[in-house]
Amino acid sequence: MATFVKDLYEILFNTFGNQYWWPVDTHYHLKQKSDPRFEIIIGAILTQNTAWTNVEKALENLKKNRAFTIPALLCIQEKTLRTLIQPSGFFNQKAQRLMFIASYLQKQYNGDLQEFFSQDTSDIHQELLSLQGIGPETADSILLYAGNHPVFVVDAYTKRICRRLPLSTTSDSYDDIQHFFEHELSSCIPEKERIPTYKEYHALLVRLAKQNCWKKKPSCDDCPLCTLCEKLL
DNA sequence: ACCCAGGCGCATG
DNA sequence: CATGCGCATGGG
Repeated sequence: MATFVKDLYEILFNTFGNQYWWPVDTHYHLKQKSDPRFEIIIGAILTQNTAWTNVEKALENLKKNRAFTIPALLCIQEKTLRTLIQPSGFFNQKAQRLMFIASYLQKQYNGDLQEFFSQDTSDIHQELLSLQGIGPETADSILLYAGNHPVFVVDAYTKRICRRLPLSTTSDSYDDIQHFFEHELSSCIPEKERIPTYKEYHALLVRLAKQNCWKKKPSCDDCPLCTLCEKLL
């Protein structure tokens, strides 16, 4: 069992390759003198139960209107923000929540994300959870992809996949699944690889969930992943 | 016309 | 604790 989680990662990576999640336009942020980490925070909120293609449209609108910074969100009209992020759905609550998070970070950290993310991982986690509109997955996504903290992100896909894989030791709860992956991986990957592996692993699980042979049938005959699972069942 | 997406908060039993 | 519902858009 200990190596299965690692084997699965290898198979997924060899099958699907790098997923390039959350690519941020560094050039844009340099030019705008803005913090790419804030763009990831915005993206994490906007993508809640929403297709990423829709989020991209919203992000493009924000980019064109230079609304990727905390100061920009502090002075924007809520009505304007709603219009900009409209393609990502749930725009009323999302607009409100984005503005609140911007004002929170401004008040508590003077808008300094470096300072915010330099705190202890579990402290940041609790702090994020206390904000309206940020639940366990969004909090961990922000921690991992924006703050480079070592937390394994669990989403609906991850749970669904866990139910189908021979991972009977885990319950269905977020914390148990997260702990399972973190614990299994800790024994077989070097410390330095943890964060990049967590980032890629989560993206690969999402990629897997979209694979047809996983959606339709219990398993197919020819893909390497199903072959691995058959062997273990 | 339906179903779903890189969830969350709140109201019930 | 756990289930159900509203939130809203765009693509299959």
